[in-house]
Amino acid sequence: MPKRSSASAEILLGLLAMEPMSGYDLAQSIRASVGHFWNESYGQIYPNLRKLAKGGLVNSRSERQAGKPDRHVHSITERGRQRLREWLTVPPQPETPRNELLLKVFLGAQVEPEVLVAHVESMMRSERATLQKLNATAQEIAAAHGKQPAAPYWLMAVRFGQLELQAHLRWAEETLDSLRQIAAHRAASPQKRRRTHGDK
Amino acid sequence: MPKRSSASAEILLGLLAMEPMSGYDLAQSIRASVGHFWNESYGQIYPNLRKLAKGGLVNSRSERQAGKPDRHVHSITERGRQRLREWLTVPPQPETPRNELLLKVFLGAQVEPEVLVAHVESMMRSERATLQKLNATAQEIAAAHGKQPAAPYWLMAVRFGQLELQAHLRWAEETLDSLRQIAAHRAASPQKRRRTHGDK
DNA sequence: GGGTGCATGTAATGGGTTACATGATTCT
DNA sequence: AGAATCATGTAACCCATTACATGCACCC
Repeated sequence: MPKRSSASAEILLGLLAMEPMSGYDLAQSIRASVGHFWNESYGQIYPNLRKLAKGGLVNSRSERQAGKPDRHVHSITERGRQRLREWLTVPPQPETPRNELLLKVFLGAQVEPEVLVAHVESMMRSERATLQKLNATAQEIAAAHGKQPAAPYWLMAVRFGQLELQAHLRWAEETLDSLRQIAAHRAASPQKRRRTHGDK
Repeated sequence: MPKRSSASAEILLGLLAMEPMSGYDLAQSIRASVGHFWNESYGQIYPNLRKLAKGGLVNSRSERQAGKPDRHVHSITERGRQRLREWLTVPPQPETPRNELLLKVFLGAQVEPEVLVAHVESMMRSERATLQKLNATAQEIAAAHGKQPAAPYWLMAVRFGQLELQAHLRWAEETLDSLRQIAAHRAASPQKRRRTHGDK
């Protein structure tokens, strides 16, 4: 019994259900479409593609190309579509992803507040950037693919990212305020606190 | 060069910096304090504790107990504290956690909207429950540990979870609306769409 | 001449969960 | 009688990333 059914093969099926693609294309496509909540490495993609072919869930054909390696184009079979639908029906169970930043915040009393300030600021920057990308993606979906039946679903996924990132940014602002207060309080208080250890 | 420095050992150090504990205690403590964004299994805890002891970052002593296995109580050393502070200073790099529910939403056009409705609803239920737990935790920290210098940091970590969960719940409501509209539209439209395949 | 993109894949390595093994005590 | 709690740990397995290997074309 596998511990976690992993979904690495299933996302390939899912994308191939939209259009036939090569392994390389799949990697690109994943980064572009679901990159904000999912990633796959080649080390996962190629072996899984093999397994899918062996199981009859995709068909593969080779295209000769001058100067480049053969392109192996994979297309989903009817059995593949069925498998995909089955998988989509299985309720995803809630997981607890690990969050290293939060862990460092939780343990923050062990270091100067400035350390956490820097971490939170850099997190803000990177999340602002991805939020902007997401906004652009949303626009693009509406503009270029608005009529496709899958478009509403893509937008739901994007919307999730937008709301989550907004929440993170709000948290970051709040947290920076608190941290700066702590820092100011420390600077004002008489005791030296360079090394926290020893004060019980 | 390790691909991801993993932090499984560091969280142990971090908790042991608050008070000496056994491996069993650590597991409990992790669930209780940072369980909403971090988890560790025994298969991780015990071997790491060994490594920490070997590296001189914790000291371990055995306590005999009648009828139970010996309790191995670990306490952090000065070197351990230093290591912890170093690790806390390293900026956490942003990661993209995988989100199976979102993947299923993204691919949702392949199945009846009712399937996604069920998934989103069950996600709402579970997230509402953890939000309530978090609210309780926040209260408890303020009430019972309010004077501890680490309390503000604990509250920041909790706050993150609260804001994120609120965002998720807002998204879930929006999404349910959209899905129900799609479902209604489908029911009204004349074509049979049981099996989506074939309609390009 | 060197970087980037296209295009395939494998091997090594590591991180983590699950299942197993043991066993007394206490609660239901 | 049986389940849960205390308490330790190991082994098997799996999932995933990284690094490596190859090689042409195109652009700067």
